[in-house]
Amino acid sequence: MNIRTFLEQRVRNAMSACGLAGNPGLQPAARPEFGDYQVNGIMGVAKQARRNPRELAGEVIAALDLDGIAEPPELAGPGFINLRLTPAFLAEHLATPLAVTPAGNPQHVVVDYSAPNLAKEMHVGHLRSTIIGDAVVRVLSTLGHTVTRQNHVGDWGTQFGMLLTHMQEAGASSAELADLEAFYVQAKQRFDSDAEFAMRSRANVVALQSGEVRARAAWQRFIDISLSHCQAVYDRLGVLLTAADVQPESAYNDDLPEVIRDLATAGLLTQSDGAQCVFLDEFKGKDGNVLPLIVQKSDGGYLYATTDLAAIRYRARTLRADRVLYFTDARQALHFRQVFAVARAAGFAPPDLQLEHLPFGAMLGRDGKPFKTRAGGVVKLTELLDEATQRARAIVNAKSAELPEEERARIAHAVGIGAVKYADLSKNRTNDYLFDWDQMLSFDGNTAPYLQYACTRIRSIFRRVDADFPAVDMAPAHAAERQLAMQLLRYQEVVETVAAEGLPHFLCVYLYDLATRFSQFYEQCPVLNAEADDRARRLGLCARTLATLEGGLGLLGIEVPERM
RNA sequence: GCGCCCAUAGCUCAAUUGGAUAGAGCACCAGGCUUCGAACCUGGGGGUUCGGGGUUCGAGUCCCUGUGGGCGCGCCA
Repeated sequence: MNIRTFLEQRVRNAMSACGLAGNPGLQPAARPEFGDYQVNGIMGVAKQARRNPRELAGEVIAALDLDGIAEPPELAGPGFINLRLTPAFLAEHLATPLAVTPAGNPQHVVVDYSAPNLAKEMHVGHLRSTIIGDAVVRVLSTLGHTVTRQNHVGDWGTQFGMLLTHMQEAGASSAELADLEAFYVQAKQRFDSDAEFAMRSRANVVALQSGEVRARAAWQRFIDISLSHCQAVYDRLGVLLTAADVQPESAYNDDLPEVIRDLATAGLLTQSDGAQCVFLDEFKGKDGNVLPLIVQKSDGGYLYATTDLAAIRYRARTLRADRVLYFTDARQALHFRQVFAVARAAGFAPPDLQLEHLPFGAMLGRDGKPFKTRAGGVVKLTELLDEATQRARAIVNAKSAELPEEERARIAHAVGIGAVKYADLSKNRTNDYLFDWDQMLSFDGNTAPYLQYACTRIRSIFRRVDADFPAVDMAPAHAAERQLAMQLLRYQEVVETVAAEGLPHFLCVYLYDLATRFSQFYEQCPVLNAEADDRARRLGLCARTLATLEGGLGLLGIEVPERM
């Protein structure tokens, strides 16, 4: 249950009973003295109604029906209303098993994420889209939305000409294609230095596009190998993407001429310097120039804007999506603004289709510059994950040498991969972020290992419980219990916020706060040695905390080891 | 030239989208294991939220402006 929206509705009812309309502005309390939730909106409403805010807040309080739910509301400051939930209410909701309540308006959501270029190997630039997109997919699914994952991989374009030529002439064996990055570099080098090779490469592009059988077969082979590289990375990362989610650029090839025709029919097309462009007034600058969106090159070729328009058309018409989310880096913000606007204007996207670009910043090294190898090259994702598990392994070996070898390996995987994912997820998506091994693998602070550790402590308690513990009154009897309980009950509202905003760091902050409160509770409240009722109630809190931490980490795609 | 984004403690990040006294971790200082995992917990110092105006009962958050940084903008994706 979303307690926040529940309380908000009660306040809204009270406001309308007083003849007021407006946002109650209900939020979790900023400080413990302010109770559990605070109402901020009365002051704004009072301003509108030209009334005294404190007086008005008093009237709302009088009309507020929270019997059995909250203590008598408190009027504070210039017109805040502070709400404190009753022990009985807390007890009632702690006693029900943890479950995320489905959304009242389930949608069909298409999530476009990861989207590597198959010409090259996956590198750190694909990490954020893959991890963040996957977490949001899990959150949406848990809330009962129908989610279609779409991995819009780049499998088409002129660079495949040189790759095919190089494959046909130099290295067609799987061994040589094992290192796609090196293969690409070799092909590019030949393309740049050998005019004959470049010519054959361009011929290959034409052959490919015209559907010539041998070129298509070679291309398909290359794509298959490249996709298997991607899948290996996805499997190690533990993201949900599979071959079934691949919806490559080439899938839209046949639609591209239709897209152009539709744009022409809608009267949106303008020829400019030989290229077909769409000019929309909303992209007019102060200097009077209008930014074009080029949809067809002067040589007749199509561009990624064309493909993205075709994809929107497909998602609206064939998939009948209600909402489409794009997880790509922030540099593409203008591109998507333009594509969305053109899709609306052309009728590809009906007015009620939500199109959202959810951008993210760059991944920087400790020096604050783009994350690169020492030599200045791109960091392959497989190498990054190797290092993550190696570093985690070293820590596990040092701290838990007594555990069996095979278990330490599993722990190192969970901790290493979890640390990398959590480091990314826990920061506000929209900003650049610093990639720092020592920080993400630390057991202090807002990190995956800290949360995983909290889980193993709770599990350790349950390993010592021999019998089932009886159901008892869950009303908190200690300040630390109450702090923990209140946080537990906020899970639903946080999950819903992540779904609405596409910002998983809200969930991370929540889980870290929960784990911190648990640690405080654990310090202050003995569980196993407590008197019977205390023991049962505290075990109940432990069970609920473990379920919430595991559930939350699960939504982030992070595993929790039994011991560590 | 036009446009977008960013600037919060020494460092890395929050601040629920305009709410009450800007919070965490690291680092620094001082404490806590004969009781459930000390990979933990408790306390302390540390801030002109880049500068300057403005709107508002209330601004880190909105508007204007200056500085510094990043990025995008006709035939790559």
